[in-house]
This record gives sequence, C-alpha cells and structure tokens, in this order.
Amino acid sequence: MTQPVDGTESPRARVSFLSQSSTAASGRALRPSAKVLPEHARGHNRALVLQSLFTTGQRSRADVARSTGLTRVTVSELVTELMAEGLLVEMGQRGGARPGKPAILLDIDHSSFQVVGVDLSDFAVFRGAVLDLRGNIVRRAELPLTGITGQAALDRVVALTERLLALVSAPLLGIGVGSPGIVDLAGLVATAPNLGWTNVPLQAYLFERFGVPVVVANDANAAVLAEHSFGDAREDLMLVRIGRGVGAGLLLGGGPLYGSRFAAGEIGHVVVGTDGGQQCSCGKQGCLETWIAVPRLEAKLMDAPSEAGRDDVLREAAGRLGIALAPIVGALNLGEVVLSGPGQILGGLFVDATLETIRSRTMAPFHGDLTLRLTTLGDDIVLRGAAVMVISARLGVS
Amino acid sequence: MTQPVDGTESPRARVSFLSQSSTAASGRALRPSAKVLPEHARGHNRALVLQSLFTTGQRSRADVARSTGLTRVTVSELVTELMAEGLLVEMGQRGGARPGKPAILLDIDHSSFQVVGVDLSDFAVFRGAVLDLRGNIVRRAELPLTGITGQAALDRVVALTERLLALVSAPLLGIGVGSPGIVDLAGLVATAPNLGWTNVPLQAYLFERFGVPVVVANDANAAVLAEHSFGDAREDLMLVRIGRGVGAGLLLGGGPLYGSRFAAGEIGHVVVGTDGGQQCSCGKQGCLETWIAVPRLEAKLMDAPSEAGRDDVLREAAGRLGIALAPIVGALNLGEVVLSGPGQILGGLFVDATLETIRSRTMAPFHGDLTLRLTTLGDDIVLRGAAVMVISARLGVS
DNA sequence: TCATGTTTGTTAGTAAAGCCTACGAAGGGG
DNA sequence: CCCCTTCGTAGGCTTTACTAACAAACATGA
Repeated sequence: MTQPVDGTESPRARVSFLSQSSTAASGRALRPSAKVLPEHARGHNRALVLQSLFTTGQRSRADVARSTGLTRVTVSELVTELMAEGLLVEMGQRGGARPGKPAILLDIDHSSFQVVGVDLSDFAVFRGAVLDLRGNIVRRAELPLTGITGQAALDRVVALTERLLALVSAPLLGIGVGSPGIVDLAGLVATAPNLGWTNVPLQAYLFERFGVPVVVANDANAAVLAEHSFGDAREDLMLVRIGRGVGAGLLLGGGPLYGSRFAAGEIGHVVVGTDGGQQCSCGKQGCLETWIAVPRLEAKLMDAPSEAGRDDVLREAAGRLGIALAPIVGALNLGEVVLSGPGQILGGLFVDATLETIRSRTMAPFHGDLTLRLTTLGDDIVLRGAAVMVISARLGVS
Repeated sequence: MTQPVDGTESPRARVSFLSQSSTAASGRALRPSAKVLPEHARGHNRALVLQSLFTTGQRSRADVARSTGLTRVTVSELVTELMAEGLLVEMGQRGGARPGKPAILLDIDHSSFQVVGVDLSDFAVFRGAVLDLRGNIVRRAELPLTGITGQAALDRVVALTERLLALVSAPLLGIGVGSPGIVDLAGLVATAPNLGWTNVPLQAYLFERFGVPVVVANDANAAVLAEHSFGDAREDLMLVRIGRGVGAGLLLGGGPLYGSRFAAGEIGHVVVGTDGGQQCSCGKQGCLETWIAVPRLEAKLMDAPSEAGRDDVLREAAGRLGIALAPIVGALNLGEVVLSGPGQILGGLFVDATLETIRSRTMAPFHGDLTLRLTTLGDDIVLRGAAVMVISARLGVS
C-alpha cells in the first residue's frame, strides 16, 4: 500500500494501451465520438499554448513548453504561427538576474481582435458591447425594447448588432449573443416567451446576415461562463440569475451543462417546499419565482413596515432559494454557487441566509467548503459571457 | 434564414481555425487540458473502431469506415492490429446478393477477454463475478460480510478477488470495484462508514496486490454506467439506489459526474420538505433517507393495517423522493431517472407516484418526456457497472 | 579576465499516423 | 462476355511532434 499507482501498466495485460490516459480521468475513458486527425491534435495543442498564456501572461516559450508538456521546438513553431496571426506578441526580455540566455517574454495581444457581445436578457433594453480578448468592454451600445416581440425584436437585434459592428476597431473574432429562453446547441432559440420567439434560428440568421462567426446561447449559460473566466470561479459552479424570472447556468467539470432538452438551469418553475405558496403564472403554486423573483420581492419589501420586516422578507425568500438549491447542491456536490441580480436586494443578508439554509439541509462534511456569493461582474456578466463563448469557440481559450 | 450554418467559416475572419469543430459542440470548445500526440489520436481512432463494432456487431471494414469517417485503409490497419490482439474476429462473408466483392464481417470476440467485477455495496455480503466483454456474468463468487470493518474488510475484498481470479478462464482485462462511500478519481475510498474505511487507497492497494489494472469507483456511479451501457438508457441519466441508505449516480452528456469533492449523488441526507420529519442518524430531521430507506419503509409497511394503508405509505415515500428529485430534474433537465432497489417495494405504485410528484413540481414542457422506471439489471447492476468501468478504461468502449 | 555552466530558442533529421491514388479480387447484370 | 460495383490492400505523400544538436547570451567563480 505505497504509491497510488494508476493501475494502467500491468504485466499480465495483453492489451497494453489506454484510450485516454489523462491523469485526471485516471482510467475512465469517455465514449469516443468523432475521428481525430493530426490536424485536430495540432489545433488542440495550439489552443493549449494559447490557454497557457491566457491564464498567465508574460511567459517565455520555454515556460510554455514546461507548463504544457510540449517540447520547446513545438512551442516555438506554434508561437511563430500565432504571432503571424497577430494573437501573440513578444514583450522584450525578462528582467532580473538569472543564469543563461535571457528569455523573450510572450503575451497575448489582447487588442489584436475584438468581439461583439449582445445581451437580450433584460426586459426593457437590448444591451451590447465591443470587447477585447481579455473581456474588457471597449465600446457600448444599446437599444430600448419597448414591448416589441417576434420579427420586430429580431430586427432590433440586427439593428443593435449593426451599430456595434460599426464600433469595432480591430479584426472581429465573432458575435456572441446571450438570449433568454431555451437555446439549443445550434443557436436556435426554441422558446423565449418574453420576446415572443419560437424556433428562431438566431445564430444561423445572424451568420447569414453578417457573415461573421456567431454563437448564441442561453443568457444564464453565458453568465456562468463569464463568472468562470473572469470571476475567479472553480470548475463546478452554479450561477443563479434572479430578475423578473429566475434561471441558472451550470458549469460542471469546466464545461456547461445543456440538459436533455437544452433546458438545464430552468429552475424558476420548480415548486419549493411542501406548504403551498403564491399562485404562479405557470399555473402551479409556490414556484421558486413566486418566492424570489425581483418584482415580487420588491413588492413585499415595499409592504414591509420596518427594517426588521424587510429583513424577514429577505430571510424568507433566501430560505426558499436555499430549499430549492439544497438538493441540487447535494446531488451535484457543488463547491460554489454565485448569484446574479440586483445587489442592493441580494447582498449580505440574502446571501448569508441562503447559504445557511443550504448548509442546514445538506450533509455538511461534503459541502463544508461551499461558497455562495454575489457575482463581481455586475450587469455586464452576460455581455462578457457572450464574449467568452466566441473567444472559446474560435480560439479554444477560456 | 436558410440553413443552420455553423458560423465557423467567415470571410472576414483572419483566424481560420476552430479548436474543436465537433458537430455536437457546435462552436463551444472545452478548455484543453493536456497535450495530444499522434499516438493519442491513434488510440482514439482505435477506440472508435471498437465502439462501432461494440454497438453494432457484424460489420465489414468498409461499414466501419463509413460509420466512423475514417478511410478504409486506416480502418483495415486498425482492424489488423485489433485482430492480432484477439479483440476482433472475422465471421465470414456477408450473405445476401449484393453487387461487388462480398464483405468480410467483423465482430468483437466477446469471450477473448474477461473482467472481474466486485460489488461492496451490500451490507451483508461482498459479491463478485467474472464477466465477458459483453457484460455477461460467466462465474460468480461471494463472501459474507459479518459486520467486519477496516483492515478485516479489506482482507476480505482481497480474498474474494483471489477467489474470482481463480475462476477467470480468459486473458484478464482488469478488476473493477464498486464501493460504497466517497471515492475519488484515483480509486481512493475517502470515507465508507459501513466498512469503517477512511482514506483507503483501494485501487492502488489491489493493483499492488494483483498487478492487474484496477478501477475503483462509487457503487452508484458504477451502477449508472451499467444502466447506460446495458439498460438502453439515454445520455443524461440519474440512477437512484435505494437500500439501507440512499445514493445516486449521475451521467451527464454520457459521462459520469463526480462533483467538487467526489460526493456527487450523495442525496441521502438532503432534507426533504418544510414540515419536519423523523430524526436521522446524521443529526438532522427529515433527510431523504428517513423517508425512503428500505429498513424504515419496511417497518412502516409492517405497521400498516391494510393494503390501502401500505399504498399510502408507499405513496408518501414516493412523494418525498419526488420532492427531492424535482429540483434536480429541473436544474439538470434530466430526461431519465432510474431506480435501483428492492423491486417488490419500488415497483408500480412507487415509481408512478414518484414520477407524478416530479411532474407536478417541475415545468412540464421541459420534462414532458421524462421517464422514470426501475432498472432492468436487478441486483447485478453494480457488478456489471464495475465491468463497464474496466472495459471503458482499457478499451475506450462502453 | 576568462573558462564554465545554464538557459533559451532554433535547425536538422526521424518516427508515427492518416490521407489519397491506384490496384487486384470477387461478384452481379445486361 | 464485358462492364460495373464493392471490398480490401499497397505504395507514396503530408502533417505533426519528437530527439539531437547547436549557437546565443548571461551569471559565476577561479
């Protein structure tokens, strides 16, 4: 009972290979789905180099080689290619006194490309931005959404995108869109009630219209990607968006979860508790939305007679959220839950009470390290998530 | 708005590659983690060929080439290799009158290798079996577990494994173990209260002891893999094991979910409902286990005065399970939930009532196709899942 | 001062893998 | 009997990453 051997190399085994000998997967291979050609391996390794510099910039070729496991030769070749494309730049020699030839530091040229991000999740306005590769917002634009739906709403998305494209000041990597509703992997919006959309192939439509790579996904899914990339989050993460409705995005093992019908994260209409509740627009009673959707919460807070009364309102709402989340946190063994919504409502007390409820309803030892907090990305979370989708799809980096 | 274009090829894009242009992922690339060498691609493609024959046997090289996308040349080479290893055999020419040279049918030689599977999840007995590549049980063995724990239990696992190894009648692919408790990716049993184990490196221990590839995983995780491979299940699946305790295994997108602390699926101690409940051994009240664990259910059924009373007991328990599962089904947008446990208790009424509760507490349109059923694999589900783990790890096939 | 060791990045050659082209084998149909 | 189709295999080519080797550039210690 000495070393944790991987159990791979066996003297008695006649079949001496392992399909995926990844360290993390440790003998558990996934079902292969598509053939792999040398060029695919190449793309993967190029993304690996890019990722290495994306997470920690200012590294030399030799640094990248060490961190990726590739040889310096291969890294050099990939770097040459990436520099020719403008994605990487040399930043001069590394300072400090070290033996040997001084290293030439590399970094991603974050301004070499730009991304257009669009957020359709607000009920009153379509928001958009031009972002750089770091996810920083370079320019903004928005168009009001005065109750329009259907084709008119689609036209307004196009108008906003046109306005944003005019603001782009570097080669464009693509357009990312975070849409409310159910969105499939091809960027088809199956249903978005607020926009009156049913089976709108938004991604294909925008691609035909603008001839630029487009990625369309659910707004909460975009948000959780942003939180992961910019919010210093871990690999297993649930992001709960609380607004007029309630939705969530799930990131498991670093990848988004879509669900069997692309409706993962749709927790707004899950009934909470066993003691009734208010009537919901969906026909049921006691849906999560009836407890914590912002309009209802604000109404209750208005009615509250005192500061203590408002705290009680918040505590009860937070408790309901905790009751809904506890089985999810338990089943997925989540380490982190992030809330996105109006900070003045969801701040301190609400977060604390939610966490307390989850803790009291799950097995503490498994979740002792559960953290629950508000996002630090504010209202731009979907915009930045939309950018992450494009950067991830085009560069394999996040 | 014609064709669902992938949004990949853009006339304005300077960066003309996509890290992973998988059809399913559709522009959403995962963060790369490890370098890919030509040999890795080779292993992947070999697994692809094997998988193709695994799911649909009796196919020619040309058939495999068409279904995988690889060329006939490459497939031929891989097949030659796999036949030399004994995994594939030629089954003679295809019958029926077709133009052209008749095809030589291939199939996996399911008896060419065997796997040892061990199930430690029963409280009274360690069960084991020798299985073929199809997951059929060839020989069985078991050892009673008369309350022993710690090193004694470990010794008994070794004794059972020794007995099983003596029954193996073909080259051995490896040993798979489904253990209760929290098991990490290296097969270390972090905690298994019933066995009195804490941080027992079972996988490494057995590998050192027997010099054969070993895969150790949680019993529910093994079970869900078995259900997926043999039970005709879909890619998103939750398997709930109901016995002395309650646990679950989750398969999302075809891959198992482990969770941030390898405790995914541990739902037995999630509090259900907002109206109290019985005292649980964990200290809380109203944990799922207090509602549906088999010993408690049996006690209640014994106390029930009539047939109708027993139905009420089952209905209430099923309702509680539904209440616990509803947020999970909703958040993950699960299409399928499978129960594993004593069939005479969990049959008809229990399943129906659980499904009804879930439906009444989630958004129907997203889950109209939710199915909930008992496993068809019976008590061998963990044994067969343990075999799947080994076959999957060694051959990349499931 | 100068030889030595160290680190970096690049050049040349090699091994692995899958592709394309082409070919013989084997059978059906007119 | 000739043409066509399909199957499996050879030979040659391209891509990719690796190993080996080397020049450049710097620190250090005799």
